[in-house]
Formats: sequence, structure tokens, C-alpha cells
Amino acid sequence: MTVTLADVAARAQVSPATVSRVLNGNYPVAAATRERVLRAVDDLDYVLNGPASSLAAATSDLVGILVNDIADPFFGIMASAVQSEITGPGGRAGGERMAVVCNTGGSPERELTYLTLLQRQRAAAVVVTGGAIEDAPHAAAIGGKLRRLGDAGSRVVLCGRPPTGAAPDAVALTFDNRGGGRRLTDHLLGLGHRRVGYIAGPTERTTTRHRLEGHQEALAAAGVADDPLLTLHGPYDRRSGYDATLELLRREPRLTAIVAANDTVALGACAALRDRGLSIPGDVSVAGFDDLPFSIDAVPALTTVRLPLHEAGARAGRIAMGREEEPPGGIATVHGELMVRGSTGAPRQH
Amino acid sequence: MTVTLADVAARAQVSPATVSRVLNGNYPVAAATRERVLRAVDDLDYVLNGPASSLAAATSDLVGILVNDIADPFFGIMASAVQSEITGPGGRAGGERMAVVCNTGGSPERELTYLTLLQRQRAAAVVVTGGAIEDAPHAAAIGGKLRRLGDAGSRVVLCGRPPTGAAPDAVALTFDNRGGGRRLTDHLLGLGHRRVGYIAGPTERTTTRHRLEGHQEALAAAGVADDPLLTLHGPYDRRSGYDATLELLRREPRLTAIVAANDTVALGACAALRDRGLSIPGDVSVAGFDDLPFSIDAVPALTTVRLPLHEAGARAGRIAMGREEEPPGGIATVHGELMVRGSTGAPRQH
DNA sequence: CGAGGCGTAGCAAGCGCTTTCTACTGGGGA
DNA sequence: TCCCCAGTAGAAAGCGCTTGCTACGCCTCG
Repeated sequence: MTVTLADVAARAQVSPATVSRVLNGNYPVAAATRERVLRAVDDLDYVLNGPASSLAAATSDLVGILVNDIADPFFGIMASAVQSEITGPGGRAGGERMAVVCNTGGSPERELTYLTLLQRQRAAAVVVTGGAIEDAPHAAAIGGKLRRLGDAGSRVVLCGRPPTGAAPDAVALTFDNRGGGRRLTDHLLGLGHRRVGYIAGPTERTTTRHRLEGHQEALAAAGVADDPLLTLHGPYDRRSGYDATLELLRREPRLTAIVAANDTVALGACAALRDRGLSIPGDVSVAGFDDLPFSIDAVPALTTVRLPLHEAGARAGRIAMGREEEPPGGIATVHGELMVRGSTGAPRQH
Repeated sequence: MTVTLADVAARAQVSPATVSRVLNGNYPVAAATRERVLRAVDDLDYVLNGPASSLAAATSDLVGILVNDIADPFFGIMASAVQSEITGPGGRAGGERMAVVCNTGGSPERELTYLTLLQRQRAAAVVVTGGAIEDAPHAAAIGGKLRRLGDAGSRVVLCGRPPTGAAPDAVALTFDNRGGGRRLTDHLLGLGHRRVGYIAGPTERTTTRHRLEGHQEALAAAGVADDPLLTLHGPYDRRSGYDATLELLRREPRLTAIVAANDTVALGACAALRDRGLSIPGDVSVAGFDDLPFSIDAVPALTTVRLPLHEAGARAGRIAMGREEEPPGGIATVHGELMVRGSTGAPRQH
């Protein structure tokens, strides 16, 4: 049957306790004994029983990463960065921790389910990425869950999500979506655009609201009226950008610029414009958000706001592992950088 | 302190055994008793201890997914698909299984480490994606590990990787990389191209070799000499495509087409051509592989081979959960579909 | 020469759950 | 009326590991 610690102990002629200590390396063991034990481990092809070990030690080496959609590079990049920092010393046997990437699909129910699952596994840490749902009951439920996770000893880090009042000891690395949105629209207004369409993300999400608010702030500051007909909501996908662009064109033929909720949506917008025979930025300028890797390969290259996804994820990972100090107050704002490229230009003259 | 089964039992005035049975739902419990137990669970905010439960039951609800790079949509899409099928009935408490996505970075050492970690956790199943390393010792080590995982009760599914002799009971869903490569180059040759550059992936990987072999097969079938100077190797990234394209142009100014190892590499190639002032496909045709979502948004849209990543991942997930029959012989080949788009055309006339 | 330490190793008590086996009920058939 | 069985609940034995405490040398210092 399966080899247990006791088998190894027997073969090495030591007690199980000694084997455990050799494996965990947190207690002095004579070199000769250690050798003998390690050889026995090797001979028997022994693999530690994780659950048993977690139970006895009341800790686990699982780190949960919650993402909306792992197929979206926005989340993939963050998840990858978190994971790259998850490993390393300070841990238990092997020093390796496992990252559990959980796909919530943006649904608060699934988010809650996964948090419970992670709590069940006594996860060492949990990193929650992506914007939050702005629904009071859900927010409270998730906040409560996060607090309980924290109480149970898991370190909780929010990455790209505003802090939750309900989970005071969770560290939050928040993206400056509002500021980014503001700068993007400022840029377009500066070029002379006045009729700017906005393709927002799904309603009820903090990310969507903040980016949109930045846009509106810029309009207000420039004294440009915010025509509600020029703002459309939809999911964060290409299709939404495509459809919304056609709709915007229908509503406002004099449109000279489109700001999209993110780069993927922007690509959809570009496709729609091309299909309509409009040139970018000659007829209509387009801007995205996030600066995902493919944005630079769009033709023309996409003007967008670069979010340091990798850096933010890595930092979240380090904080989750206790390898980096928490920001003061447990909150840090991560700023985006405006990347002006070919997809935006001065509006055509009438 | 933390609430345990016993606490719930006490509050519901039943034995711990009964609580366990209510939670697992695999033993008759009178409705009234169940009610009482569930209320107690709710009142106390009880969360099952995963490690303890896994230890006692000798199973776990973890499913491992090994990927080379989670930030790459190629893997993100598959991981997402696997995960979408991982959930559901047939499982234990809650019926929810957790997908553990492990980033190996393509390194066999990390691959091995993660497999050990999964073995440690007594994973219910393991899905390994991406091509294999063609290094005998490593292949043997990984094969052996997979076999032992299988012996220990984990279901093992390879997705997009050729079967391993060392792990006979692992199911393999293999991509027809050779056939896809063949069709892609056939298409180019059919258009009249004769000087075709090939930007391959890293050496020593099955994916790289198979795609390249398909290309060479097509050349041979058409009686076109395979000039070794026109094949370059590099990583699966944009940079590699960019650099290799410049090098190809240097080596062979009469080049009229470039086949890239995958879409990302192809995008790099396009960027290099644009920077050189060459038009696509007027001066040089470009083709990719995989048909990742952004490929259609390239300008011109990329000719490529569509791999049904989502379908394959979903199928792998279902097989891993025992919800779909294994293919005969444990091996199935997944074919790609040639997507002819704007980036390829007839070569310019000299 | 004896006492106190230090360096190692073992004992044994759990960690919180699952599950087998046993026990108790009430109802129906002989 | 008695027995047996179906239905339900409990007792208790682990699952394989960690770790506090104890034990045993042997060395060094007084």
C-alpha cells in the first residue's frame, strides 16, 4: 500500500518523530541520522501526506488566487505574478506552496463558494483580484467571509480591488482607475475631441464605475456636456466593443472618438470601425485601458492606460507571503500610465 | 476558537457521526435531524476542516492543472475550460472541487515539483497541458511520476501533449500539430510561395518539433528544398518573432512568406515587417498557429490554424471527473482547422 | 568526582474528521 | 404474540502526521 512516515522510520531505524523533523528541517537532527532518513525516503519513494500534515500542523501551503476569468490575460498576468512570488523559503516541507487559481466568472456566488472552499482548506493566504460587485448584500457577505478568513489565520490581499470595510485587516492594492480614466479622456479632449463615446464595462462593478467617473470628471473639467446617449454598458469582451461601436455610430454620426472599458473592448471597437470603412484615428480615435500585450500590435497601436499588472500581482504575492511590508494603513494605490500611440489623433475637421 | 464538528454535534444534540453524514449526504438521516444539524451549522458558522476530512476519507477534492504559462491565453483558455467542467455532482461535501492551476514555466523541474505537490495532496485528478520536453531522463521522470499518481488513485489526463509510454493509464488528448503545420505550409505553397521562412518554438519540445515536421513534410511533398537557413528557433513570444524576422530578412531578401510557431510569434513577425516598411501580405505573407482571440484583430487578420482549445480543455476536464468516457485506447487526436485570412496572399512577382 | 548543560532522539497525545460496526426503535408478517 | 428487518443514530477506532515533553548520553565546569 502507500508508504507512510512510519515505514520510513522503520527502515531508517528511527522514530517517526525524527523522520518528520528531518523532512521539516525545523529541529536539530544529527547529520548521520538525517542521511539515513533521507536515504530511506528515497528508497521507499515516500511522499508526505499533505492532508495529514496540514491537519496535525493546523496550517497548509495553499494560497488561493481569485480571478474573474483566467482566460483573460488581464487576470492571467496577475495570477502568474502572484504565483511567481508564492514559492520560496519560510514555508514548510519543500518550501513550496501551491497557488490555487479560482475562476469566479465574476459571479459573487462563485466568489463566495471559492472563499469557503479556501477557508475549508485553511489556505495560508488568499489574493482576490479584479473589481468588486457593488451590491450591498453581496459585498457584505464577501467582506464577512474575508474577515473570517483573516481571523482564521489566512492573510488576505486584494489586488486591483478597493478595500472592504467589512474586512479591516485585508491589505488592498487598488488600481487608480478613476485617475487613469481621467487622463485618457483629458488626452482626447486635448486633441480637440468633443463628441466622445464611452463603452463602459458591466454596471455594478467598481472598476466600471471608477473608470467611467474619471471620464466624466475630465468632461466636466473641460466644460464638455456629458451626453448620456454616448455611454453604453456591456461585458468586458470584444463583442461588446463591436456592437456598442455600431450603436454609438448610429446615435451620433459626428462621433470623433471612442473610449473603451478595456483593451479587449477597444479591439472590438476598432473592428467595427474598420468594417464600417472608417479609419483610425483619421475618422475616429480609439482608446483602451490596461495595456495588455496585444495592444501594441493593434494597427494602429492602441492608446491606452498601462496598468502594472505584473508588478501589482508580484507585490500582492509578496505581501501574502509576509515577505514585504504592508503599505501604511493596509492600502496602496497603484497608478496607471497613459500610453499615447497611434490609435488617437486630432479629430477630422468639419 | 474554531468551530469543529463536535461543536455542531453538541449544539444539534446529535453525535459527530450524524453531523458528518448530514454534510456528506451519503447515509440516510431523518429529515428532522438533518434540519436540526443544518441549523446548528448555520448558527455556528461552521466550515468543514478540509485537511481533516481528506485525511479521514483518504481522498481530496483538488484537481491539478499544469500549464506552462498562465499569462498566455493559450493556456489560460484551456485552464478555464478544464475548470468549468471540474465542478458539479459526484463529489463530496458541497460537490465543489477546486482547480489548482500550476505554472511550470515550461521547466521540467518545476513540473516534477508540482506533480509531487499534487501527489502529496492526494489530488483527485491531474490535467497536464502543453507540449512535453524531449529529454529522455526528464520524460522518464515525469512519466514515472504520472504513473505513480495514477497508481495512487488520481486520474491523469494529458491535454495537448503526446502520450507517455511511462504512464500507460493516462488519457491523452493530443493536438495534431504535425497535420496543422502541414496544412498551413501547403496553403502557402499553393499560393505560389517558394522561399518560406519558419520561426520555430524552443527546441526539445514536442510541439515545436511536430509543427516543424509538418512544415517540412509540406515542402518535401511539393518538391521544395528545405533550406536550413530559413528555420530559426526561439521562445514562444513576440520578441522572438520580431528578432527572427529581421534575421530571416537578412539571410534571404527574397523571402515571400513566414510561418510562425504560434500567433504570438506571428504578431512579432508582423511588427518587424511593418517596421521594415514591408506590407503584409503584399511583400511578405505571415501565418501563425493556435488562433488565439487576438489573431482576428491583427491587421491584416492572421491566417492560422485554429486549435479547439476550449473544447479540448473541457473534454479533458470531463474525462478527469469521470463524466465522459475515455477515448478508445486512451488516446484521441484533436485536429486543427486552417483559418485563411488576410495575412497570407500570393507572393509578389519578380 | 558530581552536577548542570547541551545536543539528539523517542513517547505519546492529539489534530478533526470518516466509517464500520453495533444498538435501538417501531412495524409488519408468520 | 414473537421475530425479524428496515430505518436511523451512536461509539469508537483509526487516517498519517506534528510537537511538547521527557529521556539519555556525554562533556565541561566547579
